[in-house]
Amino acid sequence: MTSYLEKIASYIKSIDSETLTELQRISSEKKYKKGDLLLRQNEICEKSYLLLSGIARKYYLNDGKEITTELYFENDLAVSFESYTLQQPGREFIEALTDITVSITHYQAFQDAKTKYPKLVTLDLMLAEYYGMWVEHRLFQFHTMTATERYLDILTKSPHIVQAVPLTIIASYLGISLETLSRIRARI
Amino acid sequence: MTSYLEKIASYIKSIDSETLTELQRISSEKKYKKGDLLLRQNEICEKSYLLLSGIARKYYLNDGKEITTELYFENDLAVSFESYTLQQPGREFIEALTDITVSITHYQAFQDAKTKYPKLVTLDLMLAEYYGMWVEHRLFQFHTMTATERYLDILTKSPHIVQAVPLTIIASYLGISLETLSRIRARI
DNA sequence: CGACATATTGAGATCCATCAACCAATGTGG
DNA sequence: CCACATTGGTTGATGGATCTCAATATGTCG
Repeated sequence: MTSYLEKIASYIKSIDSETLTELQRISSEKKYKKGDLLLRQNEICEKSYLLLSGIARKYYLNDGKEITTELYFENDLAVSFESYTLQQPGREFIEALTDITVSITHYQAFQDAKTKYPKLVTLDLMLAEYYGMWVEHRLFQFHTMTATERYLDILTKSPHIVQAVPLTIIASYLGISLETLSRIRARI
Repeated sequence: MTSYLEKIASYIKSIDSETLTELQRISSEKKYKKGDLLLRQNEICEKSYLLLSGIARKYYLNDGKEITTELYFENDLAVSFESYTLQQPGREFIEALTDITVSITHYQAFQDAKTKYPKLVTLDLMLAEYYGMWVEHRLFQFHTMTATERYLDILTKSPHIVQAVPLTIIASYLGISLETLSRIRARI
């Protein structure tokens, strides 16, 4: 599944320069400070954010608690999928966990570009497929693994997360309390 | 999110008849008996199955136990998403829970058709987006809801599941043991 | 009717949440 | 530069949710 990212990368490289120029034309770079919110609850996610540097996360509130749903690092694409796809208000926040630089593309500009440059539709499809597979993996972890197994999984497969992200956020990402995560780490 | 299915339906209606004819040309109807396997572990999911009648499910084995990941009813599209997308062997089974009739489309035929009929790419994208949102919902349920809440959720939003599917399968779909589900039902 | 799948119920063990106290590092205002 | 607040993390005690194992119905179908 990770190799699908490479397939997407090579597909992008194969795209004609006219299409790529259009893609650049509708994108713009921007910097955010640690703690800044790129998207808030009840807003429509009208932009996609390609992380060029730094760390960010997506989360929502459940009974007043922040539930982290995704962590973003360099080259990750940050969007609130349902809000972006439906262009309807969603419940997710996107927050910069460090100072970050992003490349922003507006939803509508991308939709317009797709009608003129059909290769962008295929690109959009590949990105949606990748996200679908990624969420399927997350669901599998919640469906069949214990908290300890889920923690060991990111510890081995995504050690950069554990190094760079506060345990409070990792705990909510794993769907467990901070205390339980602390005890899991002590037990290992 | 449910309304997205309507959007997909109306998009299909808006497609030119030449494209639709091609779609029909590469599809064929087939019947399966209750208990038949449409896809097995370690096989490549080379076909998509549009359920015309009956009930089916997708599941995988974890420590020898069957974990149901999706239930299909009329008009649902059954595929093992990752295996289908990557065209690689996957771990999921697809099984007929009753006698069923399906409309089968081969992966490669659909890929070929997409190159000639670009509207099919957009259709493919919409289907992938819908699946992504659906899996996101499932993940949300596992992330923040208790077993009882998850059961009540399908009881109210998808009562046809509870009526038609054995509790053993519903329990694995909810990620709980059959005994716990039985007790939840007794408690309500 | 017999056999096999499906569902219920009980008892004990395990995992994890919650509440609460405490600790360490960092930063900020006076 | 110190006092104190804030953030991030640890540890203990207790209760609730859920699992597992086991025994017992209940159905269903050849």
